[in-house]
Amino acid sequence: MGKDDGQIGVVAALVRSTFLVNAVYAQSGQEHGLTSQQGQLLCVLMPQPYGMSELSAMLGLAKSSLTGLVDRTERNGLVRREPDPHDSRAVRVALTRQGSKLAEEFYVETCRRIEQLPAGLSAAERDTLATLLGRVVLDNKVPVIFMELDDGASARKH
Amino acid sequence: MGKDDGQIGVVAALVRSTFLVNAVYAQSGQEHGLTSQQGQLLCVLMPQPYGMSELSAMLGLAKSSLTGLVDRTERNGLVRREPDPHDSRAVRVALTRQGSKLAEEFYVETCRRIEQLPAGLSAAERDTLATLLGRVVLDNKVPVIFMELDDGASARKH
DNA sequence: CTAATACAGTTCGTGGAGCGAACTAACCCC
DNA sequence: GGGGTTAGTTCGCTCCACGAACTGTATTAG
Repeated sequence: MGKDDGQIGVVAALVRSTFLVNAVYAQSGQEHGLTSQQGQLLCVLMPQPYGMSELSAMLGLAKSSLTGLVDRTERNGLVRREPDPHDSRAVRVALTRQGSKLAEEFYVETCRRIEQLPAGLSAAERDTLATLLGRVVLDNKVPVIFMELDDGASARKH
Repeated sequence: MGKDDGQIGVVAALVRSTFLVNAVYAQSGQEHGLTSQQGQLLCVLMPQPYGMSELSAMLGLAKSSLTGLVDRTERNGLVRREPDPHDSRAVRVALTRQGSKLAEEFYVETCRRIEQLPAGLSAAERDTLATLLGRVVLDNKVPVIFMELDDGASARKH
């Protein structure tokens, strides 16, 4: 494992950057009155509504966990359960007007802060970082979740 | 933000790698019968015992949160509260024999898995990644916590 | 040397989060 | 139309995190 110069190891770098991003997420959420889970839920819903099962797969949660999360978020007026027109068992969780607004703000602000993290790197270095880290996440097929909003996300369908 | 080619953005890369590492942490912990918080506590204690206040600063938790975490971990037989010889208000939280063993196993296994994540990169690329990410965490002075075991620790063997 | 203050930890009450097991209701389809 | 699947919820539990209030020791001021 290459790190004989004073440099930090890749494991430590990953672990600590994780810490960093977690903290940003939590704090940004907090400032918007959101837990990071609720913030995540809002972000996932930004492009379109989803069913509970879809959400639970996307977020990596048990369905019973999701019920609670949606309950709490709904209680805060940020999402709404709508009946699915094609399946009366199912439910579509959608952002309310307020939720939509808050999601946008939270998303923008959180991105801004995360983008700030590598501010000490040159544009080229940030690009390299994005490429390498991007390959890591692709190689490990991250559940495809989370802030998928980079764009290509919309094409995802059940 | 440079991402006009098909490449993922640096924000998305960071966010998703965070997801990845979180998952590794949680799963590795789970397989050792640990929550990630308890796993983290054990790791922090590997080099030496600490007082509650020190721990709460290192882990970024309120003191009252730490009491509970240590309680639960102690109940599992992994740590022990010892009186501080120099301050009878204070307490030193130390690993038990069992906790020490488990911490080592958890630590090694978790590192192994995290090290696995960038397996698709060449050695040189991993090194670059470590350098760039290392600068990011240094620039943002990560609370200096977490798996602190890397500092001198690369070749560390207690 | 006492009195005020600061500090170390705990307790208590609250709420979010996550899980599995058991359940209801709708769907599918043969 | 009956059996198996699927969508979601409910229930009971544990963990986690917080702030406020508290106990008791240390420290420092006067």
